[in-house]
Amino acid sequence: MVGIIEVAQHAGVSTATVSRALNGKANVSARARERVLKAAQELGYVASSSAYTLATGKAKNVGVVMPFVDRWYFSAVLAGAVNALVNRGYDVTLYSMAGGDNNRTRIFEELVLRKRVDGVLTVGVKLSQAELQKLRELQKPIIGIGGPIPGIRTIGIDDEGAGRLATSHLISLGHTKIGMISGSPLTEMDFHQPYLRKTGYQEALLDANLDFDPKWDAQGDFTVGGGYYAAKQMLGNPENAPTAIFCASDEMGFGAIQAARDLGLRVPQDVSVVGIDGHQLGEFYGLSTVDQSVTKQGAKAADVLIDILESNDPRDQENFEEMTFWPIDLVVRSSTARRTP
Amino acid sequence: MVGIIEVAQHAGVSTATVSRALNGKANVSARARERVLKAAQELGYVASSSAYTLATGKAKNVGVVMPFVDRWYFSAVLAGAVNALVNRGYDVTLYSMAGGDNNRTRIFEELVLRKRVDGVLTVGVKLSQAELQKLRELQKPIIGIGGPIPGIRTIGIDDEGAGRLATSHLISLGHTKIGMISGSPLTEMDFHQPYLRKTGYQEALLDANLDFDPKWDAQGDFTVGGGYYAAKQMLGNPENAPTAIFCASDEMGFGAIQAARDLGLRVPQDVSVVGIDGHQLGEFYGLSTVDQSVTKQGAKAADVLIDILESNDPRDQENFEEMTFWPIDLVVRSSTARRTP
DNA sequence: TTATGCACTGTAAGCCTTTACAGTATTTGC
DNA sequence: GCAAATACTGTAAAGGCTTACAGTGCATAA
Repeated sequence: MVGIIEVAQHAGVSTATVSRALNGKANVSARARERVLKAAQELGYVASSSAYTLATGKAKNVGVVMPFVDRWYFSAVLAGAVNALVNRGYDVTLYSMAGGDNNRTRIFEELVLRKRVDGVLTVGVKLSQAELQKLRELQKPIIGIGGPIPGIRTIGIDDEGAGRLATSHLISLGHTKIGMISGSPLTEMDFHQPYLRKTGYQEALLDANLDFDPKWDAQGDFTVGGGYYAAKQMLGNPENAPTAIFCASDEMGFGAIQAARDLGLRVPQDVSVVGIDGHQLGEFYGLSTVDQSVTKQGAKAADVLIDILESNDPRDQENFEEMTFWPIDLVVRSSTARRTP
Repeated sequence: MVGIIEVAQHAGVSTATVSRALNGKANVSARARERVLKAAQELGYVASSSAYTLATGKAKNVGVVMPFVDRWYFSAVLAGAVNALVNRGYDVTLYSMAGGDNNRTRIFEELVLRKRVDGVLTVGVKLSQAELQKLRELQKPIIGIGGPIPGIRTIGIDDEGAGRLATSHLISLGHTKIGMISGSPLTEMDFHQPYLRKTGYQEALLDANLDFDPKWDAQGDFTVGGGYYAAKQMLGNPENAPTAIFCASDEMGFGAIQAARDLGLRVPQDVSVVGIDGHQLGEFYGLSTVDQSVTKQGAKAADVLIDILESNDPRDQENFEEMTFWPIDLVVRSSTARRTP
């Protein structure tokens, strides 16, 4: 396999000059640079990343840690992050902790720590004290996406505000009987979001002096099926069915719309449904939602991380607690309408 | 940061012994091994992966190349692969070529080639000649998932057989007017699958001596919305609407079911719908499908790759063309039923 | 013309492991 | 009890790059 020495010989210069030329450093004559580039091209030379990393201490690689990769939120964040990272010349090493506690322990004990990464992006992870400790010991910049994580920079949305916005939207349409579908996501995940979104919902009701039936607080577990089931119970109840439902995620919203239809209720004439997320399928289902542009959040977090990594100010490298709110955006489609009297 | 020298001093042995003990090699006394393990534990030592790679030539890292990470098929494969790889102590470097040709070129020119990976998994990628060439120059094992790729081992399903199976299922239920929704996926992707699934459909019709209306061959582009639109055109046609539809993917199947309902048709009484995939939501929609257990395919491919990487037989390291078919499985749910006369 | 500075270039050390090889201690066989 | 084999252990080279440092050559200024 062709190394820097072959390139140097081919170009008639030293390895130092080859290195400088290829890395775009100063103090290389135009002539030398040109010859090196040509030689490297001809020989198909690419520097060994391990040697590069060993010599410079930089891996040009970012670790992304998430509970799952095959759920909407996570794959959307990942898409944004991967794209941003590749654009800036970084590789992505992916750590998913699906597959049980064994994997999870291994990731934090061994993998992340192998000095393979320059920085870490954690997505919607609920970290234990020990894990947080491990991560901090890395002494490398970490950015969280999703709920706030103690001691590190985090980017995410104002979940409480999102819940309030979605609910207020329903209130502004004249609805007074507004249900809510939330529920705890899987244990691996961060648990802040459902809680905060629900708080926002309650605040909005309170502000509008609206009553709140305990039956309107349902568990959908953030899946389409869960949303469907919960909505069916709520809307099927002849006693006190709501005329509108706020779902803490779009996927639950899709389920809720389907449930309403299966009960013979028209959306939005009989029931309004609003979600939170900005899922691609929202358009298809006509689901009104609070868009949090997840993919962009992922890209932004990646960009911030790289800015930190490439900053000359050593203070930037340090981790500290800071929550950055990503703007949210109410997208009104055909699943919400004025309450029919 | 603590290195192997500190561990050696702490344990009162040489760095060679530390290395041997930590890597589970022979020729280390129980006493020494124990002391080393203890010292490493106490100091929180983890070997630098770049130094390890430089010295051994092994990166313990596999590259996964896919067009997207945020579409069902790809994230499902990824989930399986990542899990299998982490289980066997490998890291995953993810290369997605969403984001344009620039990224794509960069990936093949620079990133994959940086000797960062021991092997490569490509998922549903349509590779150009030049890219294939680049990949082969790597001289590293490659496994393809999805359509067959010239010159390398590939794992995937018998797409033609899957199309035939799905269609035969409809035929066996007495349907004689069977539509099909397929269509080309995005350009970045491999194009074999739609074509082959369609061939299987046509074969099954031919075998059963069934007619085939050109209007029944629709483009759904492998999205829910596309499936919805295509099904609506097909089923809404008063002239010669089919009584059953074979969709080349589950997501298009979901759209088709919705389209039927929106037209006032009952599924399965008025229209049967069958898909291919084994999407999680299939259960929710009651969609009959040909399950291809995508996540397991990803895991299997990863396992095969690692077996190759860890094989002592140098012939295993070489790439050669070989297609392994993953078994498929007809899952009958509530979207298909005997044709009502 | 000579001194001075500047723009480049090359040599070699260093990054942190693994491992071949040589050496030492311990056991085994007789 | 001694030779030979065995079981460990340590030293040092190698892996492929970057970069500090020490030049070299040339242009400019005096």
